[in-house]
Amino acid sequence: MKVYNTYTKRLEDFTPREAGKVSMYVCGMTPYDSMHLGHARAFLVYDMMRRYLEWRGFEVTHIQNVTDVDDKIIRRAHELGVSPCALAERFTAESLEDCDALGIVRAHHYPRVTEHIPEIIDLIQRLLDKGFAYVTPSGSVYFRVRAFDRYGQLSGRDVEDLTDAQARIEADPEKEFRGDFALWKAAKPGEPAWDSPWSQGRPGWHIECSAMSTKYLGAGFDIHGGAIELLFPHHENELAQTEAAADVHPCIRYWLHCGIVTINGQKMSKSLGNFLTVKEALAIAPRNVWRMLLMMTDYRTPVDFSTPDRTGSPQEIARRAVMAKLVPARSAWERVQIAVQRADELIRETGKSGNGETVNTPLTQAVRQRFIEAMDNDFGTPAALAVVFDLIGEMNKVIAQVEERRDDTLLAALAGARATVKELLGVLGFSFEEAVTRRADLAPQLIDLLIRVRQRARQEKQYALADYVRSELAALGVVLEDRKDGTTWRQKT
RNA sequence: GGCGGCGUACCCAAGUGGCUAAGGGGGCGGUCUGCAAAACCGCUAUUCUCCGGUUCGAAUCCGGACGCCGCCUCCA
Repeated sequence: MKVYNTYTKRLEDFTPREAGKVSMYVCGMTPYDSMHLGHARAFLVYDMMRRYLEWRGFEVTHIQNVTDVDDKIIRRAHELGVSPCALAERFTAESLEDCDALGIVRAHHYPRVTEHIPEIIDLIQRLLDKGFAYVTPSGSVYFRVRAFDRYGQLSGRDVEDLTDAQARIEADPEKEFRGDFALWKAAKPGEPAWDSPWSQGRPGWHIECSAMSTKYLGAGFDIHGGAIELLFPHHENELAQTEAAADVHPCIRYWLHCGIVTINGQKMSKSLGNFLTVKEALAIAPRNVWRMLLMMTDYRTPVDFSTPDRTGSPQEIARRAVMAKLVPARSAWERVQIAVQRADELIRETGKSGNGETVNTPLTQAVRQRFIEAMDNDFGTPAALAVVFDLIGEMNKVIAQVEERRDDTLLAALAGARATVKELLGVLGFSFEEAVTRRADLAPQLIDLLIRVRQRARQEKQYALADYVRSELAALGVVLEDRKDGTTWRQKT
């Protein structure tokens, strides 16, 4: 198996620290507002990786942090007149629900910063003891970037270079060097604060990830995930802290960064307003369609939604752009669903359950092989999907044959193909239960439709047909009642 | 300005030196059908932004140009 490691900028063989086990830390959420599609993509990507690794037999430990104290939370809590703590709590819960709705498997732990203050303080103390950090007069603690000689290697940056951008950074008189960053921030009035040896204050932005990844996964864990936008400064700083404290290199074996979501080439972000929340997205299309959309693109490539029509608010433009790109994904998922449902019907109808049994045929074995090859190449989901679509094409041919003659050999082949499609798409996180639920949701609407059809038959005095509709519904336990103001129905208990 | 990425058909998108440049969507033609839908078959890139170079052989490697994007201390 090969993965693209951002640290080395190369495809590398994936060899976990411990054979058969994978430890994975994913940069999670800062719960200050609702999740949007951009966040969703990142979580969907690592969900896919986890599912695949598990399917390949690895025992995966998946940790995803919750940065529940930070500047944005404090600012937003003040705006809304609630406590930062309550705000974080609310959006953490909401985001987890959104992830559930997207079919993302929950991480094993969601460690929160506020629950790891002692670990963070210990870590900062260790960095101070080793000379990698210093305390300022106001009681803040900064990381001494120049003391860590690998600083800048992950993101390919030279801190000594006084670039235009760096020259623009306002020089903080408390810092020894402009590139140094806060490990501990002395609290300003009205901010949440904890006791520490240096001041009443709170952790800096990056330290939580170092403290919590080390606590739950130990030094030298396997996969560190997150979106590419976090590469600098977040991951660079995190790496420096973790390795400086642990004296281990590498502390993180593979840095796997996913691409961002853009609208007309611009990053989807809260501040630009060009976003769609997860809830809005799921109202537009079911989760499998979003999965399809994202899995059709390599995880590292940006996913761009664009529309030539640039009128309206950023949000309206975003919505239009997203709708346009949804068409192929929707159709693709429909192709899958139609084939699987038809196979289900044929297998059920002929009494060959095929359930649970995986009938291996040369075809499904070859498909499985090609699927693994695709995925082993840095989680190549587009190629993996192509393999599954090939199988669906073959499956459709078998379906056509079975429709001609109910042959046991053909049915076995069909059962095998169906099981394989479900299994492999399941590895990518698609779920087939949705179709069942959606069908159930449809029932009331269908009954209303039948009532309208019967109404038309009655108007045209085709009473035999009208009665046929009523008696057939009655046989299903649906009782029609004609009243002055229209027809109602109830289900017999 | 620095670092990184991208540019493949009408759209999306694989491809990591050598079988006919995957796959999905769309379009067109056909089979099937009372009509549809679905499905199946065929067509839709002699060429990968452009220009050089390396090589027996390049979408792939190297150099350059152009265009787009991300990061450069809020960000998934």
